[in-house]
Amino acid sequence: MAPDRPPGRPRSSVDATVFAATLRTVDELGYTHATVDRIAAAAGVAKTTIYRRWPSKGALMTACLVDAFGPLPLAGGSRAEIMSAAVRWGAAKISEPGVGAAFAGVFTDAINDPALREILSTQLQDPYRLVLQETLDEPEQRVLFLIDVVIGTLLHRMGMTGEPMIDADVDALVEMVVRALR
Amino acid sequence: MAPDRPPGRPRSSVDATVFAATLRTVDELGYTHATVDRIAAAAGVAKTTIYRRWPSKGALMTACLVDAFGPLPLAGGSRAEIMSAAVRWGAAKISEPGVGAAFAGVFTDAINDPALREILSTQLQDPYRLVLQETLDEPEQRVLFLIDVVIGTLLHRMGMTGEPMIDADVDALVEMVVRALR
DNA sequence: GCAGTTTCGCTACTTCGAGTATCGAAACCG
DNA sequence: CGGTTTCGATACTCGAAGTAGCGAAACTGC
Repeated sequence: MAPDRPPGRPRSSVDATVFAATLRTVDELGYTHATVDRIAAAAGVAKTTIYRRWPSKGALMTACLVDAFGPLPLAGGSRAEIMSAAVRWGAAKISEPGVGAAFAGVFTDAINDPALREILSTQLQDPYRLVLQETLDEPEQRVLFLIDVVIGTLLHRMGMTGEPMIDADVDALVEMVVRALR
Repeated sequence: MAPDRPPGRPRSSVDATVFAATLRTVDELGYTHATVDRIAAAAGVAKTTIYRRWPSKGALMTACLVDAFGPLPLAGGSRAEIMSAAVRWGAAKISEPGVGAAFAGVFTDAINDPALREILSTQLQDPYRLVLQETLDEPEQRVLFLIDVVIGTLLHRMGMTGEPMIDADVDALVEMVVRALR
């Protein structure tokens, strides 16, 4: 059951470096101006190395977001408490430097790119949706709607102001969603 | 007080034709693939004519949306009734062919383009926000948040499915927002 | 009619970023 | 050492936004 390393030169372990460079570049220049060339330069890596690991800029961004978000923390409690924690966790993560801009960018790239939409769905969105759906014991349609509300609100705000939401708005969003749950 | 027409050849009255061609093209091909070349061809107009009237693709899209949305209908009633009508109006408009995709596209273009953001704000968003703010007699911060929720939710759904929201979700959204108003 | 001014369509161009191709050098295995 | 794969570097294709230049057309005022 050894890992059975494949033949040839092993890949250098620069994934984390590239992810960090990606978020940093997006934070500094915005999604559009964060070109793959610049990201590669910021990571000290050749552009070809990036394209060897991820098939497109959107795929790179998606992988970067998956890495940045990590697993959804589920600390038990009532359904309202779970939901509340999830919303606050999402708001906090999306406010980290570069994350919100990367999310908004890859999301809208995906609108006109079916292949990227597939990647985004399966790698980033479906996992969280399924966990929430099971944990809250809500029908799929309902969870999808609530995710629309939470992510949509956060992204719309980020896109407009470029700043994270103020605490009062996060509180209001939590209250709205928790209320809608009953 | 005659209009005092400026000298030179007057502009042909093709604005409406261009707007129609824009929405049709966006509906058929999506925002990204609705190039200015294609839109011009669909409208039977030269590309230079479009750039003589609107400074960028985003500006054209914004003007097109301003035209498509028209004035916010305000049929009196209680604050809840006004809000409810506004949300349903927005949901209906954004579901018209091409409108949602154009909105999402111009919105995300604006994230990385300050000039376009200015155009989008002053020509499309501020007018509606100010009317709502005055009509509902709510503080600016509150109205901004509620707009984030409504538009964000609608755009996120459109981007994911490409389809308008189902009635049940619109109802749920209306209820959430109206509740948050009290 | 004619001079002045502006818009029209057309074609060609510049610019920039995503993604591809090629190639010699380097890193691993047996 | 031979086979295989990754690495960095450079050069390339392609598509779309936006620009430049031009002759023709449409209007005004004289």
